[in-house]
Amino acid sequence: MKIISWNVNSVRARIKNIINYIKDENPDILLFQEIKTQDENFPYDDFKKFGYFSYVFGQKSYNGVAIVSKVAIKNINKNFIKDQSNQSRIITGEIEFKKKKVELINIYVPNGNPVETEKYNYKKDWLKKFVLKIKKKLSENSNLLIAGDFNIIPDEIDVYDFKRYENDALGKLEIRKKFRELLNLGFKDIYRFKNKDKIEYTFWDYFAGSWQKNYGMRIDHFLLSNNLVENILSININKKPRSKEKPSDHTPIELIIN
DNA sequence: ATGGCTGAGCTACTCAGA
Repeated sequence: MKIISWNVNSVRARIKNIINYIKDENPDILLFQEIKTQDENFPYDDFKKFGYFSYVFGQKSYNGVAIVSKVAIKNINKNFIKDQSNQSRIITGEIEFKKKKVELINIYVPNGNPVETEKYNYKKDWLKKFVLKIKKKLSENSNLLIAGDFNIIPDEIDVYDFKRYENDALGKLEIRKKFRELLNLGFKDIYRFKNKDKIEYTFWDYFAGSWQKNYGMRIDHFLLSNNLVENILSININKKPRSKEKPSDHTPIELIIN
């Protein structure tokens, strides 16, 4: 089963790119972030034509997450944590996989810049609530898959120039510690677990020729609870969509489990 | 390099992204 995570930076502006990607890669489940649309304007029919059903937690203009799937998803939840700003940033659902009940947790973590503003506090509070909730969930179900745009650079090798980001909301130690806290609950950062020293990125800024210069960062992640690690077949950052016309600034990360 | 692009909402320009 192929599950992919992609911050599409507007699902409507990106629909042609997304459909072309589906034709090339034929994923079973797509976890989208930053769909930037309300539920009623989501392009359900475009996905239906290819056999996907869409579960949408949208928001006007900003944020928004969705699960688009060929396989049945049960118990969709849009209230995984209480978001004090009422922003649409988490959607969860359950699949049956190899007789395991696996909970998919699709997240779009707040950016948090600039630091020392309410935006940064919001990110810290959000992550604090999220880690607490994940700890509780893990005690109920040992099969958790967390994927999405974490807006966290886990380590120095995960960005083209760490010095530029060590005081940024994506690279500050207290933020990176929240990522480590998650791992310490019993998760693997699957990309890093499979690629100990490899340098690859999932995001490149639109400006200053960042893509051409490979000035990127690895901020989109798949975390699997330890109970699911035996099911990993492969993990891949697919850079092709970032090279196309009118791309998202993020590129998909692809997990295959069996 | 605290914004050099990009998108939404709207129709001039702000807000947000990372």
